[in-house]
Amino acid sequence: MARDDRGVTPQSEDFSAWYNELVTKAQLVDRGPAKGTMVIRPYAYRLWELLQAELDGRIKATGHENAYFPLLIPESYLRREAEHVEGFAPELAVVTHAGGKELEEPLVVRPTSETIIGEMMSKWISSHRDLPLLLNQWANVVRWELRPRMFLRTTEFLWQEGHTAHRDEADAMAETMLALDMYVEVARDICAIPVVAGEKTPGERFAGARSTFTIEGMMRDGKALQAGTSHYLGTNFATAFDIRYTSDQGRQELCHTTSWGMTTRMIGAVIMAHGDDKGLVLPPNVAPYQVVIVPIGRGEPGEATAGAARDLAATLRAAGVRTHVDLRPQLSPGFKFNDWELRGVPVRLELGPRDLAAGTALMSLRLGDEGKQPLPLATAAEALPGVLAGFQEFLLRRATEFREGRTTTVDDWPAFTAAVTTGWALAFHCGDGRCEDEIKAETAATPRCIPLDGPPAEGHCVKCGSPSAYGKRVIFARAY
RNA sequence: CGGGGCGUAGCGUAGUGGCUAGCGCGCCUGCUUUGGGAGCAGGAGAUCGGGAGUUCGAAUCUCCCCGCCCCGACCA
Repeated sequence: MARDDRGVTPQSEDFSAWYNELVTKAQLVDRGPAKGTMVIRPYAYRLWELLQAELDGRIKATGHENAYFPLLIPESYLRREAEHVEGFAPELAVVTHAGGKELEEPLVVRPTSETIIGEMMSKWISSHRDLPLLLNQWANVVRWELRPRMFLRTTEFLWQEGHTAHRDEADAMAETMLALDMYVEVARDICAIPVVAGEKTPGERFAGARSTFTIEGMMRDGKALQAGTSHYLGTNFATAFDIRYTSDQGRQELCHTTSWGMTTRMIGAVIMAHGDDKGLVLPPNVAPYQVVIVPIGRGEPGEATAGAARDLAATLRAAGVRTHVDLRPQLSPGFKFNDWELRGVPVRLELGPRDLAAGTALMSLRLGDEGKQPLPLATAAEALPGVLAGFQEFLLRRATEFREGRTTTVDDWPAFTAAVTTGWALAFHCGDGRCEDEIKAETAATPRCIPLDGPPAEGHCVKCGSPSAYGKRVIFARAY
């Protein structure tokens, strides 16, 4: 056990240990006092804010409005939709006492807000002219999960939940896909994660949904992570909460509703999709610091480089580059290099007396084998946005190649079991839930989704040999 | 809930009945030092998870309780 405990366990040795050590050592989170709770530290919260801003902008640009609904929901609301309550009952946190007395009706801490928003929708919608009703809220929710994991499955987590009501199925389905597209875009263009969009099989559907769509990303251990979901709820919640409108024909009609969410789990996705043995690798578009400047030198030269670093930072910030100057006096340059690599900063600029004399900074990227390149100070502000964009593209390309390299089209069981030990399998499946369960029991792999863009094809179930369902191949993988 | 493991300073740990609980990192002070995880000196910091018991004596043995982590089942 000679490992230098300043670093993290290598991914190849123990991916799980790597992840757990990293989220702590990179100062993303700390453990909360209650089981499964997580303190999101400033560095991770900034990342969340950046992600949030990108998603919120898209939500608003597509006509949705933000609102806020209560955290506490009467327990009876959950019971109004049978499948919904069945799905969520085991993981509810319930408030039974308040104000020093036992409550007449317990209040659940929201695990999701379909019910309370549905109740409000029924009050707000009366005419077809009120539709569509396009709402979103940014909130925290609580789900008492049996096995918590930082960002991926914490007892309390932050998310955005869209809730919309429409006149008919076609309109609601279009909304469901619109939301899914936003998620694909944010994952791909902001987080540099080339997710696959697809539909969930019935066994993986949201409790109370008619159909559930997902985006699935591949992590660097080959496992899949569900990074966002969009549900077409049919008239299930409209029936339960009496969400009706009078049509232009004067008839009373049930609304068709949708809900869709993306959560702080996305931070976990970024960590596991890009990180390496040195630590985090953050896509510039969500990096709290895109550039870190490390001034080198002490005494008089140190003052000169610190001053130059501040000036450079001001110039870069004016050019829209999130820049941080590491002025911690007690730490050596070498320590800082390792530290910022651990924390995943895309671009590091070293600024020492030699560089200052040459009018340059030494630039190194978090990944890639370019080594350290001199960057002229005079043109750094013009050059860096391009460098960052290039790094962002590089990460997406790398992640795409990784995913493609670990996705295998398989037609027999041995090939299937081999494929899901290192990555994803594209296979035919019969659509039988019991067959899904057997696959899971034997390989730990589950159907992640039926890819939307998968080519039409028919074949025989990779497990039982029955005729394939879904009209195309299904992605199977081990998942978080 | 099943399987495995762990609770000793902020973190990581040593310590299988015996003196004042040891070490590393971190922290504080001073000096020195700064281009890949600096050095020296001094210093602060621990009701050894909690309770009961055995014993002349318990971090160490016994019993009970609590909590946490990892692997599964549940899930974004």
